[in-house]
This record gives sequence, structure tokens and C-alpha cells, in this order.
Amino acid sequence: MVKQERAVRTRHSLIQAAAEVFAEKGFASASLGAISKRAGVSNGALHFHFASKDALADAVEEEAAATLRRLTEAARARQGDSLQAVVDATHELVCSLGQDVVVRGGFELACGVARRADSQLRVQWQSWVEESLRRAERGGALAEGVAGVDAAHLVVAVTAGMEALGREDDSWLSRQRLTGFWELLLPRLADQRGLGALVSAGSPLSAGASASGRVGDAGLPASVAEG
Amino acid sequence: MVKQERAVRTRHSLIQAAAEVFAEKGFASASLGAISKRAGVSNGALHFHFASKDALADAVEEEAAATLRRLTEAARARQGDSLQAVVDATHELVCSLGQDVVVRGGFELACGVARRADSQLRVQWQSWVEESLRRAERGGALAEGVAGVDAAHLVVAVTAGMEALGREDDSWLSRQRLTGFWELLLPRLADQRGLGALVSAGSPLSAGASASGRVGDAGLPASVAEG
Amino acid sequence: MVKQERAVRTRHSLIQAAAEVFAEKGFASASLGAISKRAGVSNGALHFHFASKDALADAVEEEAAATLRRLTEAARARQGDSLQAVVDATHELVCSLGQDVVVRGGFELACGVARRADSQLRVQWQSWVEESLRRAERGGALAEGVAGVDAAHLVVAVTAGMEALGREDDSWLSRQRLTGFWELLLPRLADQRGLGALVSAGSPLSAGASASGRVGDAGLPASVAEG
Amino acid sequence: MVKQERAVRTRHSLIQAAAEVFAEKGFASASLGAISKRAGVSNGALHFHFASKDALADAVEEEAAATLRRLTEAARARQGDSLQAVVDATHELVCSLGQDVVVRGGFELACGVARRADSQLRVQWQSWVEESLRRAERGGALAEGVAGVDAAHLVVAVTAGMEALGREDDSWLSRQRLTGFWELLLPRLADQRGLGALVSAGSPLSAGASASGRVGDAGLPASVAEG
DNA sequence: ACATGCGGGACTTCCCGTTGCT
DNA sequence: AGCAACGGGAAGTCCCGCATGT
Repeated sequence: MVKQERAVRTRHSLIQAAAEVFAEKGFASASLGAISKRAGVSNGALHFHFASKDALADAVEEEAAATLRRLTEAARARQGDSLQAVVDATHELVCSLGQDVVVRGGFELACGVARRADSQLRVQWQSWVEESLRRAERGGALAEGVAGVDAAHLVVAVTAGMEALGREDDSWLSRQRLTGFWELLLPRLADQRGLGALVSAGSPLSAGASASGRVGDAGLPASVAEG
Repeated sequence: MVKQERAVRTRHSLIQAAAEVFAEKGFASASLGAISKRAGVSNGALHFHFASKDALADAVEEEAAATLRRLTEAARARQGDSLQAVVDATHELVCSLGQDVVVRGGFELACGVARRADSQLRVQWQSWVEESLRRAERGGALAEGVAGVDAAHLVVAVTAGMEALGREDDSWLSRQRLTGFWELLLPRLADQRGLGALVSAGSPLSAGASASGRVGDAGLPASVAEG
Repeated sequence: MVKQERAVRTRHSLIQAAAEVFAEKGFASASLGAISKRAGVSNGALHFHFASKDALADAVEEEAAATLRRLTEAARARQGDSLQAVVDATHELVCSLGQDVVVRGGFELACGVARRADSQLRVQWQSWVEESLRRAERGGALAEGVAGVDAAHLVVAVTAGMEALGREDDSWLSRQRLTGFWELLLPRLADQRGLGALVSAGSPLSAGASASGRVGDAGLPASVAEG
Repeated sequence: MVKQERAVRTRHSLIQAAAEVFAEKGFASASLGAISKRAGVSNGALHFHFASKDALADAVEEEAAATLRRLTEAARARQGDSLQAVVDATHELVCSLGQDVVVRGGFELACGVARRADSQLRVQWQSWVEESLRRAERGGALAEGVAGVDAAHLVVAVTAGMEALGREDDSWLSRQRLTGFWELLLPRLADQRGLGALVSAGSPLSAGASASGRVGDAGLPASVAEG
């Protein structure tokens, strides 16, 4: 089973390289040659692991979806059905978009018009946000007259916009930017009683969690991240 | 100069067809053959008018930018430096995104990762929103503690998100959706005194203007369109 | 008849421009667009005067052939059936190759493998040299045991080589180079009695004739040219 | 490394086919489709071995240069620094021009105006002739008053002319033609004492070697050619 | 099982020579 | 004469098998 080990490594570097190239050039303009070269393997090796370009892209999306799933589940586990869970999850997502090429590449593929419409990534994120805000609504965490679905649509639109704009300008993916958004949104969305407990910048544990176990975490200093 | 007339028509149908194909497939996956075929002209005719695929895309973006300019200037002309101008402009933009393939194709190109970063369309829209909200801020139209720039960022992110999500799901480009967003945003952004006068659904003239006519033949002079 | 005048001028500048581009790029790589642009006329004008690219090339060859004809006839008129006539003609030809783009372009076309085999220019030059040396042979101007045809072949080969090599390196078209060749050839080719009267550098009148009436004659100073 | 064997064969047949087409049509007019078809391989195979049309042409030139190198070195090895080495080499060259398509195609490319000026083939041949005649001059093999460089220029011009004229008329590449040239040149170039030993038609070994075998399969290792 | 070299077509962008219509 | 348009290729790229090592 020593062989298998190398295969796993090859497969992983292939996905990594693919995510990078997809993120840089988009699906259609990315060439398999560039991907296999960046991964340091031959063209044939690529086709041994992934039958086609689409299959490779699917794998990238799949891995990004797994990361997204971990991320949202962790947020809910910590914050329950509160609004804070959504705030935290958006922060983690935006942070990943800036640091994890697989997530970035996955969303590039999910957004692109050239691939299948029922992108797992988009619907997964949108479903989670909707579900979470519906729970918050049921739990009375939302302000009077604010429907959970409407709030969810707004949150999804904002994050989608940040992702799209962040492709060319990293400042859209900064924590400050998103914090500013929540500071404009929370007073209107949240029930007055719970408003004081909400942290626009994301709860400390969230920030800590996002920083842990991620290679090349060049995030903000802890003092700032907590502020 | 009768000949020039046909050239104008050919050029226009080329831009129209290009916008459609770009919107459907994206820049990289769009083939010039598909564009010239849809425009009903030959491959050579395409290259007579546009030296390269990029030049064609530039022309599409340019025409979309012209539409956007008309749109924003009209909104400001009607509503001055009020928040309502921004509300109206977003409605008109979203409406155009749903109806005018050139605008849709232009934003698809502007968003795409495969083309130049300094897309006129994006910066033009962002600049206008920022400028408008700064004016509103100076005019006291914004609520206490709300900075014009922050609000502008939020508006830009929301519209960008709607455009991205609207590529696959038209419901994101519906008037109701945007109206719902403004109903969540305006109470927080607008100064309390002016809040009552603001219409989340866009001012009537704006709505009427955007709904009439503009399907796909925008920009062609009437005299030519009739010929 | 004013119209005709302009037509003649247009036709001439077209041939001139065509000769330049053909000489620079070769027949196949020369584009009609480049030619019409250099001539300062429109694409349509070109096709009004010349039905096709080949017809244009034929015209260039034809004009070069006319120049070559003038040149050889002048040499024979001055020197009769002597060897000197051939020497003079080669000098004039090489000189024209360096200065007259039409001659240069014509020979480029004649040499090129992509066009018709029975190039007028080549056969015209070869025929004249053979005929001249046959006459010289009959007149006893050639050395013992030297056949006119063989000598003609040698002369044709040398001039063809100079033309080919001169395309990349002008020094092959210098008067000195050709003079050096004749100094090696004449002692073997010419009859001993007439050898003293032969001038390897070409007879003075020949040099003078070639210099007269030619624009941009950047030839050698008279003292050198005569030596 | 069994696979490599087929690659060598493919590469070789590609060069062979390219040389043929280049020789027939010239560089610009030769299409890669015609080349790959003649070689019996696909378009993709061609581009696997040669990145571009220019790279393919370079390979043809390179192989022709190798043949030329073998040829000249063999002549010098047999005849030393004598004039006979040059005579033999010219015979071998002219013979190859008539029989080896790679050599013919290589010179076609080297001569063409559409490609790089510093063609290896031309300079290689010219350098060798100049060097050889300089040696002969130093060795006293040249007649009084004959400079080695001048003689070299003449020889190079003659061979270049034969190559150019031989493209349309094979008789220029016949042994008789070249022999006739040397019979005109040697009495003037060679020192009187060594003249008797020189053979205008080329030394026997040279003639035999050049006539045997070499048709188009030069360069392919025997083991591969048999497979 | 894993990886590679080599080759196969098809497609795309772009250019070019040429031709109507005015 | 000239603008506009046409249609045919040509170069180059790409995604993908297939036979072959290791």
C-alpha cells in the first residue's frame, strides 16, 4: 500500500494546482497542461486520476464544499441558532476565500457561466444561510417585520458580491470590509434585545478557529482580529 | 454615405450577438464562429469591424458602459443628490441586467477573471455609487454614524452579488428582490427625516422608463433601426 | 485625359510599393494590404488596376524585365559583340539589384519557388548572356578551348549567386566584389590578344550610364568607380 | 525506452516531409497540414515534436547543416588543405542538393527572405570555403596574385547560383555542369605546379561516396530504419 | 497500481485575397 | 475608385487515449 500513498499525494497536488489555475484563469481558459506542469506531474498522470477536465473541476468543487461544510457546521456548533452563527460563518467564508485557493477556485468554478448550473457550492451556502436565518426567526432573534428568507437573500447577495469583487481586489475580502457590512445590517436585522451580544467582527473563537490549521495564515494580528 | 448605414447595422448586430454569446458562455468559451453566425454575417465581416476577439469584447463593454452612464445620469437628474437616486439607479441597473443582453454581457465580461482588471464597467458603477452616497452624506441624507463610503461598498457588493447570482437564476434580478433589499437597508442608512419620502421600489418615473421598450435594440438610432 | 494621368501615377506607385514588399517579404508573405497601404491607395484601387496578386507580381516582373532589356541593349550597343559587353552588363545588373527596388523585387519573384517556373527575367538574362558569349566566341574573343556556352553558364551562375546572397548581405552587390570576380575570370576566358583592353570594373561609360537618371545613387566616388 | 524508438521515427519522417514541402513550396507557402499528411502523422503529433513551424524549419536546417558538416569534414580528411578538397566538397554539395531533400529544403529555407538572416547553413558553407582556401593559399596551392578570400567568394557565389537555378532546372545540379565550371576556374586559381594533380570532376572516392545510397534516408540510424 | 511519452483530431483565432454595391 | 463583406484556410492549442514502463 505504499503506492497508494504516492497516489494520494499526487491527487492532492493535482487538485491544489488545478484550483490555483482555475482561480487565475477560469475554467475554460485553464489548460490541463498548465495544471499538470504546476503540479509537477505528467499529463498522463492527470488523466489517470481524473478522467476529464470536468472531473477535475468537480473534485476541486467537492473539496471546497467539504471545507465549506466544516466551516458552517463549526459555526452552528458554537453559536447555535443565533444570528451570530451566520455572522461567524460569513467571516470564515470570506477569510477562506482569501487564503484557501481551493475554496477560491471552487467558487470561481461555481460562479462561472460555463459549467453546470446546479453548483453544489452555491446552493449549499445559500441553503445553510436560509436555514440558519429561518431558525433565528423562529427563535425570535430577528427584528419585527424582518423575514428570515429576505435577510438570507441579502446575506447571500452580499457574500456573492464580495466573492466576485474579491477576484480582482483583495480589499473586498478583508475582515474590516465584512465587519463594516454587519455593522450596517445587524441593527436592522437583529431583535433589539439580542443586539448587544452580537459581534460584527465575528466571535473570537470563530477568528481563532479560522486561523487554526490553515497553512500560510497571514491574517491580522490577534489584537486586531479580536477588536 | 448609404454604405455606412449598412456597416452601422452590421456592427450593431455583431455587438448584439457577441453580448448574447458572451453572456451565455463566457468570454473564453464563446467562439467567434458562433457570434458571426448568430449575427448573420460572415467570419470575415466580423474581423473587418473588430480586429480581434478582445476588441469585440471591448466594444460590448463600451456599449454597456454607455447604457450604464445614461442610466445613472438620468437617475441623478431626476433625484439629485438624494438616496433615492441610488435606489432608482440600482433598480434600473438590475432591470437592464435582466432585459438588455448588452448590459448583461458587458458585466459578464467585466466580472470574468480572464480579462483585463480595470474593467470600465465595474469602476464606473462603483465610482458613481460612492460619489452619490458621499453627496448624500454631505447633504445630511444619511443616518447618524453611517459613512457614505461604507454604504457605497454595501450597495456595490449587493448589486455585484445580484448580477452574479442572476446569471443562473432570474429571480435574483426581479424588482421584488431588490425592493426587499432596500426595505431592509433604507431604515438603517437613511436619515430619519427623509425616510418617509423614499421609495424602495424605485420612483415611478424610473420604473416606467426602465420597463418601456429597452429589450435589446438599445443604442441603435431610430432612423437606422427602421431601415 | 486628366483621369488617365492619375491612373498612371497610381499604377506606378502600386508597382513600386509591391516591388518593395515583395523584395522584403517574398511573394507569399507579402500582403496586398501592406502594399496598398504603402502605396497610399485603397484596397479597391489596387484591384482596379491589377486583377489579382499574381497579376501585380507579373507587372513588377515585367517592369524589371524592361529595365533589364534597356540595360543589356545599351551594353551591346556600346561594346558590340565583345566580352566587355557582358562585363558591363553584369555590372549594371548588380548595380540595379542594389538600387532599383523593382529590379530587386522582380528577381525575388523570379527566384521564388512559389511562382511560375518560366520566369521571363531569368530566361531573358540567361539568353542574353549565352547569345553574347556565343557571338564573342564566333568573333574569336574567347580563349582557346573555352566554349561560349560554358562561360555563359558560369556567368549566369555567378550573377544568380550574387543576387541570392545579396538579399541578406549588400556587400555581395558591391562593384568591388564583381570586379574581383572578373579579374579572376577574364584571364581564363578572354583571348590573350584582347585581354589587355578589357576592364574588369566595367567600362567608364557603363558606370556613368548606370549612375545617370537613377534616384538615390549612393554609388562609389568617381575616382574609385573608374579605377 | 522502446517507446522512444517510434518517436525517433516519427520525428524523422516529419523532418523529411517538411524538407520536401519546404523545397517544393517555400517556407511561407508550405502548410503544416500538408507536411503532417505527407509524413503520415497527425497534426497533434507534429506539434508534439515541434512547437511551431519555425521550430520545424530550424530542425530541417539543422539536419542539413549536419549533412553539410559531414560532407566538408570528409573532403578535408581525404584531401587535406589542397584545392581538391574544395572541388570535392562542391561536388558533394551539388550532388546532395540534387538527391537529399533535406539538404535541398535546408538551403531553400536558408535562402528564403522570410526567415532569419543568420542562417547556419549559408555561413557554415561560406566559412568552410573561406577557411579552406585560406589554408590552400598559405600552403602555396594558389596561383600568384590570387587571394584566397576572393577565390572563396567566387566559389560561394557559384554554388549559391547553382542552388538557386537548380530549384527549377535540374541540369544546373549535374556533375558535368560543375565539372565544366572547375575546368574554367582551376587553371586560373591553382598554382601551376599542382594543377596537373587536380581533378575537376572530383576525386574518385568523393564521387563514389556521394553517389551511393544517400537518397532521403540519411541520418536515420540503421537499427531504426530496419524496424 | 501508478505514471509517462507519444500521438490524434478537432477547434479557434486570425488573416488574406477577392468581390459586389455604390 | 472605395467601403463593406465573404469564404477559405492556416497556425497553434487543447483535451484526451493508447501503449508502454516501473
